[in-house]
Amino acid sequence: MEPKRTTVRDLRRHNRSTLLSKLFFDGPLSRHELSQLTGLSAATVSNVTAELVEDRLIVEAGLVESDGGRPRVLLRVDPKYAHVVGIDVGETGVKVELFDLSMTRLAAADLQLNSIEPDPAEVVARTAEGLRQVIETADVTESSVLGVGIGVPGTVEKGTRTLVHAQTIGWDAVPLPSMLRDQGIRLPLFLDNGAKTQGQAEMWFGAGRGARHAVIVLVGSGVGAAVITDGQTYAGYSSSAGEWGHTTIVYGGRQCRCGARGCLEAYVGAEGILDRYRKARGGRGAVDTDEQAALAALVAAADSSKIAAKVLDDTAGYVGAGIANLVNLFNPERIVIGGWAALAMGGQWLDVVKKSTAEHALRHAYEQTSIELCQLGPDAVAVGAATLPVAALLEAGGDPRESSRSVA
Amino acid sequence: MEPKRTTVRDLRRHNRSTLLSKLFFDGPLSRHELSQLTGLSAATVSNVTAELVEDRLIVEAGLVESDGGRPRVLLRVDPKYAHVVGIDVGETGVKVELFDLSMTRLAAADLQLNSIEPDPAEVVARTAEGLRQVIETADVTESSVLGVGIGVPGTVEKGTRTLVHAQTIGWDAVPLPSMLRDQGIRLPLFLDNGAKTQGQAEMWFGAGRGARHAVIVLVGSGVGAAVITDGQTYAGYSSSAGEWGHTTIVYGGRQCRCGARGCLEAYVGAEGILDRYRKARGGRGAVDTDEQAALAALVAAADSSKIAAKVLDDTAGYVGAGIANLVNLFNPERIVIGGWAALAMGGQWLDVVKKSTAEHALRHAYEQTSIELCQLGPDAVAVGAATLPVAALLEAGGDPRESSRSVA
DNA sequence: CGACTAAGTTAGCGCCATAATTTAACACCG
DNA sequence: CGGTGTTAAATTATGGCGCTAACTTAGTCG
Repeated sequence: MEPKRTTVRDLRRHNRSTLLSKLFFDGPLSRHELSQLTGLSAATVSNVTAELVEDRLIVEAGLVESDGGRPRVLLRVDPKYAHVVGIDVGETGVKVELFDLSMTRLAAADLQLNSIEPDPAEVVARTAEGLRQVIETADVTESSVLGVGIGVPGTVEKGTRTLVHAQTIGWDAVPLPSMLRDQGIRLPLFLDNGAKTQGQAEMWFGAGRGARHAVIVLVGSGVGAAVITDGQTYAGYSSSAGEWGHTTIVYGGRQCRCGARGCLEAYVGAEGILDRYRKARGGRGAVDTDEQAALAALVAAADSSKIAAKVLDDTAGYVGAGIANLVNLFNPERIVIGGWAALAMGGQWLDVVKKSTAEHALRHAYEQTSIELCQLGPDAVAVGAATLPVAALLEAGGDPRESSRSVA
Repeated sequence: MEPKRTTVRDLRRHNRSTLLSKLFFDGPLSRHELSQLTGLSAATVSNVTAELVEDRLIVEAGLVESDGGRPRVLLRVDPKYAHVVGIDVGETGVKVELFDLSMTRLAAADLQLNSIEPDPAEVVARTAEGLRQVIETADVTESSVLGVGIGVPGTVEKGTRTLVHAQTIGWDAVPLPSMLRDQGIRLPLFLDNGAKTQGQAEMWFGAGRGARHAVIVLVGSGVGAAVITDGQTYAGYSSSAGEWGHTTIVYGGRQCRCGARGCLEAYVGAEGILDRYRKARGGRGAVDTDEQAALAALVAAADSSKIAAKVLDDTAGYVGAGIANLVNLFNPERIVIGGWAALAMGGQWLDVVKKSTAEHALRHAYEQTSIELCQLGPDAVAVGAATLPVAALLEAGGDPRESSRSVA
């Protein structure tokens, strides 16, 4: 019940954070522009930017000529100030990428997992291995790495020990961070759900830019969503909000792998789509081993096969109804659709989804919402994970590691 | 894109707000307790409270003897500092209530609406009438009324003109506040959706106390919800978030009055329940005119009639699945169930709802959530509406009307 | 080459929170 | 019955921060 801090010179930190964030997102800016954009006085901007320059967080980036008057000096975040690592822990492999502060990728490593149901110990070993690889490849010192963001399948519970729960792959309370510590990793770690990191990436660099209320939905093998409320990824009470895939869309309907009936994922997850296709063709044939190839075949067949076309149309109908639920509950200004299955089904499929959404959502809320495809590729989870330490930097208005501050 | 203010001496206001809120919610407190609870220094507490006392917002409320030491002086918000009015605009009538700052009801007025589909002009006339009545009955001056909160059916769009949209009763962009101004009402007006004001009331004084992430669901003639995220009622991009009643629960299912198919409301709204009961009995009988009486009869029949019992059980199943969707998406720490229909179906019906929720929600999120019945009666909408001006007072740390401040 | 214009910096001021100190009230103990 | 210890409130001293306003710098145009 003590919601707010004691607010003393945290005010200064807040202003540092505001300016730093503005520079990070809106490219090089002059002090004058910063003053106008943030509402801070010119004096304060000068004062704070001087401090940021001294801390090497930002650097001057050239002049802009003016039509009379002193030319403005542009400032920007120094890409070389630090590096960040983003890791995508998937069900089949671990992807590790290293970026500078302008989010330019300097190195990447892709490590396969042997087991089908990923074993935590194996994941940890591969992660540590990949981490060492990218640091070596990019030839950076470990101390220059601000932090390591990790997107994991399942929900992340933050407490005294950070635990990962992933009901569908059999992870129950896996203490991933402390396991990585045991492997000799000393860098600051930032964990979050993979769908949420991907959503974060779309919000910062993709189709979500500029929106304050958005939902990024992901349709792939699993079905999930990242909800952004007021510019922040919404986590809920125990960080497991946004489990869109397991909301009930057909009461009493198909059995889902989570144990319930009628979940959205049971209909529009890749497995659900393929299974409905199989049943529509009379139930012959084995379960597909390569979902992506099988779905591509289904999409290709839709041109000639009425059955395949109907399966895709039904899928769009379900997805649209599911999105309508999000529209009614969250009233976002934007919905971004991602995930490999959604991308595979393509643009005109999206039109059917939109139509179904319009039919199922309340008119007022629907009219406020735009529905778009995601803009980022398969690296989005890793990129989004890498934004986690950057977000911490921006929020603190400087490197959280150093607390001693020298004033200009 | 300029999210934060210029933050100068707004810091002072913030501290005033913190202290005032603490005193409002947690009863009489000594300065020392305030210091501990808020984290502010004793000096600051003394300083700020002196100001608040001078502004007549708070008063001393007796001493508490101590076991050695100076006795602590208790402070509390002065209930007589100002009054607030809460208005519940329903589909059948307008309820107006006047409170002091301790939320003690001083006067109430209940005005019926003649038309079935409430005409905005009639609503405005009755509202103005009721407002004058309660001010006269309670014998308070108009200038002592801090503001008037109004809970309306439908969504409230805040812009240059505040507009009310209520698709189900045919209101489209009704400018209720300016219509009230035309009736000579000069008091500050605060509009919000009735479900949200009721939710606010439960959060402040009912089953939601202490929770930061909660959903208050309402099952009555209509079905709605108020979502509280991080202590704040979540509004979304255009204030129409939380439309739980029109989320799809049975894809392709029953026709709903909103035009879509398979909405939750079509199954568990009073009309939906009664219609399912009618169909289960063979479709005989006319549509009920008094829903509340008809539902009471259905509940009474459930003891002897298997058909009636099944209708109630099915209802609990649908509601449970709907709540599970909320649990999966919002991950709240508490769900509060209200609305006259839910109350009519009673406590053991709630157990069936919980069972269904457990079956449909993900285990981790479900375990973090408690499900409870609401604690407030039929006045909750009006009480919640009255909290709106109070919330404005608390947030501003003082009367927003007076800006000139004198320091002690 | 000097006046004009715009960007950025320096100086002065007020405000606010913290920490240390003082004042106040009461209980216990000898 | 007065001294001493304890606890709480009030007061004073100190330092930080951001705003306003004046000033300096650096170009361009006539």
